[in-house]
Amino acid sequence: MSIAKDVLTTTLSRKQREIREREQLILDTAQALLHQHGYNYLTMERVAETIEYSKGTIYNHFTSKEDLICSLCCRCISNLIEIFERACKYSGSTRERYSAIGIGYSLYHQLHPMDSQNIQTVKNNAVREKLSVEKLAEMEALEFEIIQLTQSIVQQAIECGDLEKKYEKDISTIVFGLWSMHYGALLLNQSDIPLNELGFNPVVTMLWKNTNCFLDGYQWQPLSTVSDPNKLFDKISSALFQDELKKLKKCTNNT
Amino acid sequence: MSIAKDVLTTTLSRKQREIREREQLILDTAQALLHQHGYNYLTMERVAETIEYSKGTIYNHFTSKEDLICSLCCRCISNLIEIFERACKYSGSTRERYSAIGIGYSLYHQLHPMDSQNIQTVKNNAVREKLSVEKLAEMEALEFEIIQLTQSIVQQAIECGDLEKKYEKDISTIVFGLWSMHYGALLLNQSDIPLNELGFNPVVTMLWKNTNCFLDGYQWQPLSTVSDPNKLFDKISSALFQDELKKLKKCTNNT
DNA sequence: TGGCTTTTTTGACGAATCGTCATATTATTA
DNA sequence: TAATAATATGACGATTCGTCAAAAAAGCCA
Repeated sequence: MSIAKDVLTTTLSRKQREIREREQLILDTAQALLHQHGYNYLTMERVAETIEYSKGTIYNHFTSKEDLICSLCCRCISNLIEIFERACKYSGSTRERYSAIGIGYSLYHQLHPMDSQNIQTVKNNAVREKLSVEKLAEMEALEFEIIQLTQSIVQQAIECGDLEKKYEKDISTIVFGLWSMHYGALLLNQSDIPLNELGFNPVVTMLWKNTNCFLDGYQWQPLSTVSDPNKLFDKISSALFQDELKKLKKCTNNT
Repeated sequence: MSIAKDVLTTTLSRKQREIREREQLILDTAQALLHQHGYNYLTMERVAETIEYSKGTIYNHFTSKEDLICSLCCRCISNLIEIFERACKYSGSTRERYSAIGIGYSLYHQLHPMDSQNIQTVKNNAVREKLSVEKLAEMEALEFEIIQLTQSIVQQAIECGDLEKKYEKDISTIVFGLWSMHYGALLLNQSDIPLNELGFNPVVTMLWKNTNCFLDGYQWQPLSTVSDPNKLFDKISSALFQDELKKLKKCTNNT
């Protein structure tokens, strides 16, 4: 009896494992199609063909094409959360930790430009209109985690005096500042606007400079004028994002 | 003969006028459908029905649905250019003029949230992939105008000493800073993230605060600490954006 | 005015894709 | 092994896109 039950449960869990694995396979395939041939080439039929299942099976996993895209997006946000968590654990000053979030964000999107496109795609109305409230809530919850992580550092800065007490009411504003600046930069970067032709510096460079001035404006200690910002960038990124930097180097060498 | 020619030319120009008028009619109709029923309700067929022409005629004006959407977007950018031009003519300090651009941008998007969605929609890959290079170039040219207007103010600031000479090489970075911050804020604002539920202040308020700190960080004189930023906001917006403020008041009163 | 030419409009059509569902297949259980 | 449950399939209807041959309208000339 207990054996039978064991068999039952292990069998079930094997099934479940298979299903989960296939879910990842579908996501991977969709991502690959997206990367290689663009959004309009990605169809449910093609995903099905590629993994050698039928369309109906895909629909057993994802209720619509938009649902699939959104799930892809959630995976990206989860990756970002991991990066943010690393930044939060950095043992430097609060300002360094906050900066680390910005750096991690930039590096991630530099390393995975296609992920940024996913994120942007899901923000688009044509897609959002078709998402279920459940799926939207799932994504929102992930975004909330990111906000929480970011906010916690500003909180710490005020508690330890790196940020003046008078900015306590501006905590969410400061979070929003970093967020909007980076989010906007990322979207501009991957739009068709030829930033470098127009005389703009690399986005990562500009973001770092602007973030420093932004935080200087809030008098977040220690100010960027005290030490060399470029050195700080290298210090933080090599301490936290060794892997990302390596991969990034490989990418740029190859192209 | 000259009369005949006159008749001819006036006939031609009447035709041309009719065509242009219809083009606007199509755009207006598409915008209305978009506003009232969302992106997925907007179909070429429905636009045709609404203006009582056939689908083929719509396709005489716009080569695809994406082309139509992009044209809508170009109209929005043109509106923004007009706002930016107003800001550039403001007779205050360079910093006030630069701030005025940010204020105009915020107010415009607050007043026309649907326009922001158009802009975002066009940035989306699914749409962009289907646009002709000509159409993309048209939009890029408009965006370039906006960049130029913004950049000119930073240039002036350096020339007159409001910004230190050492920032000369950072002109485009400073432009990018304002731009990314506002662009990101606008997109976050109209995404599904419930900012106010999450404890964020109104986006216009946060943007104003963050822009000031950002410019303070660059030591752009006169610093926001010298005078009351709130008063400055009112001063600039009532001097330049009287109309927008009025309309905005009406909107908020109605809801 | 009447007839010829050019321009514009029309809507039926083929193609692509979505999402569904009755049926077929496979796995599980007794 | 046979009955039952779970899963996979792909044909199907629906929607929308964009095209194009034919129809209608406008322009032109004698």
